[in-house]
Amino acid sequence: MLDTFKQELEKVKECWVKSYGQLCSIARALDVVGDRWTLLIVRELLIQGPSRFGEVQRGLPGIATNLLTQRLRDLEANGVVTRESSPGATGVPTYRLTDRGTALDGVLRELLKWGAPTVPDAPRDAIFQMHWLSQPARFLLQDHRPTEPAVVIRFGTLDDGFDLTAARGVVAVQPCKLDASPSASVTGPGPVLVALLQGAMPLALAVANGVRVEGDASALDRILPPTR
Amino acid sequence: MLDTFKQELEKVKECWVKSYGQLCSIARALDVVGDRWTLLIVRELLIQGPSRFGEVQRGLPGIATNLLTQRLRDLEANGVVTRESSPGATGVPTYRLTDRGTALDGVLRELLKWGAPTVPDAPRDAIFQMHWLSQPARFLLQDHRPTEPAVVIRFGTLDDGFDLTAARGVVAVQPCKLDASPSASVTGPGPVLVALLQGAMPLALAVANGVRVEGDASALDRILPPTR
DNA sequence: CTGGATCCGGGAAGATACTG
DNA sequence: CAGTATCTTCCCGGATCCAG
Repeated sequence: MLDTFKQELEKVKECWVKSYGQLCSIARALDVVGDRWTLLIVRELLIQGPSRFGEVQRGLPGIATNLLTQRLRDLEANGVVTRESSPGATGVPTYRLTDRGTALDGVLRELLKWGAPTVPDAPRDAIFQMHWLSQPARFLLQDHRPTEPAVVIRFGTLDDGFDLTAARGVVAVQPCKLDASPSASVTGPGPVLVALLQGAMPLALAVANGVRVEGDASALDRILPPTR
Repeated sequence: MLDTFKQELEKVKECWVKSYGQLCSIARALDVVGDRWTLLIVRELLIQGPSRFGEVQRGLPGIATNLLTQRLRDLEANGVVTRESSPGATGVPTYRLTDRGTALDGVLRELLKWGAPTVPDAPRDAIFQMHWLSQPARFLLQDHRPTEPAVVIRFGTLDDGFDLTAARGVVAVQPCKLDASPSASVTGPGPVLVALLQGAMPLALAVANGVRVEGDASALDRILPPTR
């Protein structure tokens, strides 16, 4: 009898998602994406595109595997991500944002714009991954020479990075493509790159501080903001 | 000796805010406003303006007092709110958003837009407070008759509500003003009002479902979206 | 009575070992 | 590689108590 009671309790707990219980759009949104790590998981899937478990995990240093599992299940249950067994009958799952998940883009953009000023104040030992920069690049940079032919600038490496395309006045980013042939390639320490993209440091100074540019360095001027 | 060690540990923990430790704007923002309740506290201060502890608490049913205290302290430490002893030497604190706090407006707007479609699916026992509707009103409604003289519509009561002003094509909201003389006054059950403002229910049907309009009901047509 | 501080139980987060 | 199982730690939530 105690067992049946415990089972009952388990089933209740299973269905009972922690909710603010408010009839309010903001609270409803936070019911779904307000938990710790959740929006960062969405960030990873938005940047990297459809990803496997381990790929998501690599972009979230410090997350516990069980927690990542749970969050992905919750997001799946809420229609934010789908979990597909990849083709080839290997049965390896791939996680992909649904349209509903992609719609969180605006939320991430506003968080990014709000958080950007505080990035330089981050602790010195904060971890840096190049692909995280793709969103600031997307939202904060512009193509200052819209009439010139398109250029592709690679930030980072195939391992961890992104390709930025400036064309017709628009800046776009995407995961590194093997078949892309970047006009320029940029690597360097995180804090310096952040300062560079935020216009807090001119390119020459950034290079003096460890940023390496290979290829057509002038392509960078096309998208970098004026130094403040 | 053990005591001194414990004291040391306490001091470290005091300064150590839980952080994702990532050099990323989004993660930095979530370091500050990613904790449970935090953004809802900001919502309350944004809607109600400078408020006392109890006023904030009333807008957050279920929050523990100690947690509200802690969150307000954290927000203060992060420059999002200020805590002032109210004039009159009573020493009663008033909490107010700083400019940095007000800048979270965009984040709340995007969360609201993302969460809005799920509000009708909220549990039946979800709590409703009228002033929460002021943000959807602000972000989702428009003034369809910009050339006519301004109107003020009161939603709810002085206790819990807001005044909506439609003028020159712009919709604005503010806490209920004692000296305001609304053209119309609206009250009713939460779910019906939500449907009404989202354009999911025409006004006549809303009235049939418990919405009460006093004064110039035609003023409502001016701002309500077309029924989908 | 408002604005908190303190204490405690339960549950979520975090770390790690283990398995198909 | 993609999780599951397990254990620990710590935060959240509720009640109670205290001060002005």
